Amino acid sequence: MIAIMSGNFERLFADAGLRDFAPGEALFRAGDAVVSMILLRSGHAELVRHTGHGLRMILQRAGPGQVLAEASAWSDVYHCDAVARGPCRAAVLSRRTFRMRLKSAPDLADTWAKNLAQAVQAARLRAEIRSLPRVADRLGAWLAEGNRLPDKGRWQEVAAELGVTREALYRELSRRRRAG
Amino acid sequence: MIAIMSGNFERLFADAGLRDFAPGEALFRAGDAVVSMILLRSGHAELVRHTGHGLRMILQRAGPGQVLAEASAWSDVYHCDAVARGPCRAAVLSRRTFRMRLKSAPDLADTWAKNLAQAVQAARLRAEIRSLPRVADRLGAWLAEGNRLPDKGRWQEVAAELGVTREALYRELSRRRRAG
DNA sequence: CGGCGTTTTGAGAGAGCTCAACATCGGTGG
DNA sequence: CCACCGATGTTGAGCTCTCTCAAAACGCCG
Repeated sequence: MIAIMSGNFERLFADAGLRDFAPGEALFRAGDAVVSMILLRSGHAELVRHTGHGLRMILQRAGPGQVLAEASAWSDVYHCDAVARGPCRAAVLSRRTFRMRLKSAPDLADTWAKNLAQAVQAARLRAEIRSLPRVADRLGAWLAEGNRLPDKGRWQEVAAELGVTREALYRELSRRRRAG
Repeated sequence: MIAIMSGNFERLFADAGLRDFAPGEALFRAGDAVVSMILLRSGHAELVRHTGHGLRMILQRAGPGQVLAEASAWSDVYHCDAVARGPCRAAVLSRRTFRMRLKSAPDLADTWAKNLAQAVQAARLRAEIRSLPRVADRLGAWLAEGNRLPDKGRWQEVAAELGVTREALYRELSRRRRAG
């Protein structure tokens, strides 16, 4: 889910060093200087922003093949925390190297930009879906985009994607089962 | 508002042809072949997606300085409609030229990618804000991001940005006035 | 003045959130 | 094997909040 695709970053991160993170460990924190770009190889990580009012917002749920905090490529400082959800392995590439490669390899820059554009599309769509007041509409719109309900055991992830509580999603699902 | 900033596309669209659109006119429609990239010079336009279930989702509210449907640069066909909200003037640049320029001018590609990355950030944040159940929290989070309440007469735009009805926003505002 | 759009406030209904109880399933260890 | 445990799924009841429909005050402009 949140299937922002592959994006072939192999050549970009081909020789990048690997680093492992333990569950709950921070990949970086808000305020840290940005020294490298991070591509998740395995596991999941969340980008968390604290609003100061006790609100905790998850800006990105990154999985394998995704780059964390893409905008950090143009920022000297992180604006959010990144924490590992379970054990993670990540490819770490110096930001300077990253940007030099984009500058010298137009096809890599194109792939990178294409990935960003699709991420924009996906995020805008998610925002629209979450502005629908009824759970039925959110699920309907989400499924209409080609998304599929995952196996049992991962339904809560869908609830998080839709921005509703698990109970609300469970009820909607059983409602649909009853109606066919 | 929705202030995704400048992004200096002047050089990219410097010699692009200008075209005017009447209120309600379509800049393009879903299914149309993508032949050019469009930069809004003045006026506002909305990207609308119809889900087939009668749901009408506004994926992007574009203003001056913004490029419409960034992902169309890599797609042969539009996936949504774009309609002018009021009179619009837009710079229109052949998609082939657009991509050639990005390929041959690394600094332009960098600017383009930076703009996309910031759009991703903004869209993700908007999605998070809209997943908050209470209007008070949405407004609070939105203001905490440095956004300011516009002049009277434009408050409905804020309601749309937050994904709530105008009434709900008005009530929250008067609640805050009473509380200070 | 007379529209027209925005702002404001009210009342009711609907829907989700919260809290809670319980079933189910998979894995762990006695 | 079975008891236990945690996480997920399921359902219920009540509260709160938003949405919807409605009415009216306000401001702007022809």
